[in-house]
Amino acid sequence: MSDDRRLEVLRAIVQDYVRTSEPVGSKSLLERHNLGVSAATVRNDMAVLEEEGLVAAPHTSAGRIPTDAGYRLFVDRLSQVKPLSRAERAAIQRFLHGAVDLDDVVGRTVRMLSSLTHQVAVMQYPSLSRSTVRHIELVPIGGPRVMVVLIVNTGRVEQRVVDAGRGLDGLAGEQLVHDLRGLLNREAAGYRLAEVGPRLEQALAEVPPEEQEVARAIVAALTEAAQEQTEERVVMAGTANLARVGGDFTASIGPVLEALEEHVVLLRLMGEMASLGNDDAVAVSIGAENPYEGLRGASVVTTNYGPSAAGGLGVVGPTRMDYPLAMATVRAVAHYVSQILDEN
Amino acid sequence: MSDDRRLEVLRAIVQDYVRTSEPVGSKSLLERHNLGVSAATVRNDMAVLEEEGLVAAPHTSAGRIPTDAGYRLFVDRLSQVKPLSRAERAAIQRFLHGAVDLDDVVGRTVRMLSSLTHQVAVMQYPSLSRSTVRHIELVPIGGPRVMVVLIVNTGRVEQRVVDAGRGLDGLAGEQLVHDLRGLLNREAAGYRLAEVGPRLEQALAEVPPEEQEVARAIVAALTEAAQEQTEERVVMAGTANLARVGGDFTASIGPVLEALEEHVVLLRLMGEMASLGNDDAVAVSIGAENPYEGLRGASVVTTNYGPSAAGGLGVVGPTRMDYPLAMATVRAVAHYVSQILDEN
DNA sequence: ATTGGCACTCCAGGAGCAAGAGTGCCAGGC
DNA sequence: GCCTGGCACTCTTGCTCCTGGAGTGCCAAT
Repeated sequence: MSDDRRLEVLRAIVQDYVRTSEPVGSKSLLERHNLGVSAATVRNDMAVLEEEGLVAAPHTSAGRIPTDAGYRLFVDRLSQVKPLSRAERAAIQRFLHGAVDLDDVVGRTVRMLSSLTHQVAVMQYPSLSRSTVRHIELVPIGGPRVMVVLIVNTGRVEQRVVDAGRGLDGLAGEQLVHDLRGLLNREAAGYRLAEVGPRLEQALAEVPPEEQEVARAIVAALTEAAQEQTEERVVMAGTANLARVGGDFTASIGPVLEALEEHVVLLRLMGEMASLGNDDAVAVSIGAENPYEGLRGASVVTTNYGPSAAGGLGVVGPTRMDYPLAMATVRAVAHYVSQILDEN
Repeated sequence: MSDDRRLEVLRAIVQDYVRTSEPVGSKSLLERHNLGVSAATVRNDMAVLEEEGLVAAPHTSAGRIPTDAGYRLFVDRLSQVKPLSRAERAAIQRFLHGAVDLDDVVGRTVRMLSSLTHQVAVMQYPSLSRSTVRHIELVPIGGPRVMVVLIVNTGRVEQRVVDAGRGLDGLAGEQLVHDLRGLLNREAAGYRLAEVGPRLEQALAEVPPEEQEVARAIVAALTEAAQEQTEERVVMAGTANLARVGGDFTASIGPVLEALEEHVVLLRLMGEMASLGNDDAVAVSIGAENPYEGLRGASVVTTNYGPSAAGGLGVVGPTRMDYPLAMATVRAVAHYVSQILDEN
């Protein structure tokens, strides 16, 4: 009837298997964990766990390995979050503070995350549509062409070259650009990019007819930039960790790499995570729970960062992963990244 | 004495081995290639080739596989460049033309290159220091902070936030920013970024004392952006190709992935290529020729693109690579990328 | 210089075997 | 009712031995 001990056995199995990547048997389990009972008892517990679908034996006379359901239970109920040491936290903070711009923040974050967890790290750029506009700049770059530079509150900067349809070189052109710049910033600054489209459409009405064409082209470029398809960017690092020895994971590395390059998959994943929880929650998707073919056999640990969950970040690795470490690290890193972005 | 036929045998060995990834023997070679001689003759030729270090046998009674030197000879003298079909060229061009900005051009290029060659594709962003300044924009973003936006002739846009040391909000601030913008563009536009630093230093002399501090901060940011360390960015795609079955290459995938993430390595590689040849030459570095540990066992095919060789791109794969295809594709893609960049 | 022939080498894969690790189950003890 | 020691059973792993096949190297003949 001792339900507790059975779970204790499960925890021990998970921990040992994560360490050694070999099926763990009743005897070798007792060597490392002090359960106060005999091997036979452990065997009985294991049999029950197997019946419940929490562990499985590769073949009759091998030890047990956790199933996806076993990991799930472990993550939900058996693992206490392992807080990072003060030194680690300080190192993260210091490293991130050295970044000179958003690209640099993202680059440093993924590299750090991957080296701390020994997994593949992924990070989404802060979503444009969920960010608020800080400034819109218009830069005439010769002839009828003008570069539209969009700066949002997360520090992300996006630019597009648009064809204004008429020359902008003379004094009149300068004046026109100046007027438009003022209009755009009055109407857009401080608003979410998703809201900016409609607002500007409306504002277009007031624009004098001879400026309509230019203005429309610019608004079109801005709304286009906020489209899901174009706005989302993903960066990753630590793919070499996939090839690390230990475990049979090296076999399935191909599909995983493919899935990782299929950025849409990652974005969906992080999007789903975002939709289902409070802000600083870390979401874990284990093995077959994963909706994407190539990522069966892999686990994903993600969370959101930035103002209004503007972006997601996380790690991808084998189901045989150190979840407490991964979850703690992902959470801490997201925390500090948010901090950095707030400061700018 | 028939030196020609021996080379013909070498070519046949390379071609077959690339196809099958298995050591090729005298007999099976004759099945696929019509050399007009007997197996025994081929065996003699192979023995000579082995003595010359161009092929090697994994063990006594196996077929031969090319050595790095064998591939080198093949690339230098035996392979005619395999021109892409008209349809392929058209497809490349069409696909690249859909790009909306430089990021998009780079992203599309690497994905296309990797799927055409079935190798890992890498591409360096156009170097800032070798590009010429098209425009410098100053955007005050509240308080003492101003965002410096640098636009160069390759379409690359870089931005930095600098602390001006004094508030810029009032009318006086606006005037100051306007003056500085004019000065910067007069002095910098059209020049290479590498030359811009000194020029601006000199121009600083004329700046009225009360503007000195702001101006210096901006110039510092610009020169900092042109530093090798910060200016170089690399993008890659198709890493899943490394895990493709066939050959023993899957074993060494780990080190290769590490080397690929070590962007500095790739930049060096492309830099060296750039320094040693005429513009549209494709450089090939085979196996142990490679100066970087992790890339022994891999080959790199690169070339330059853009005005004054502003950037490099290429593919990385096993030494057992289809060199004619890789070289032709890399060259064609670089050609079209240059074209696109010229148009902007 | 080329060729057919032949002996030789070596790997790949299957069979057989012993050791080791682990399990399942049972009967006895608390 | 739960735990435990014991025991028979199962399966993998690593070893050796063996055989078939592919390929070579060399030689004598053309």
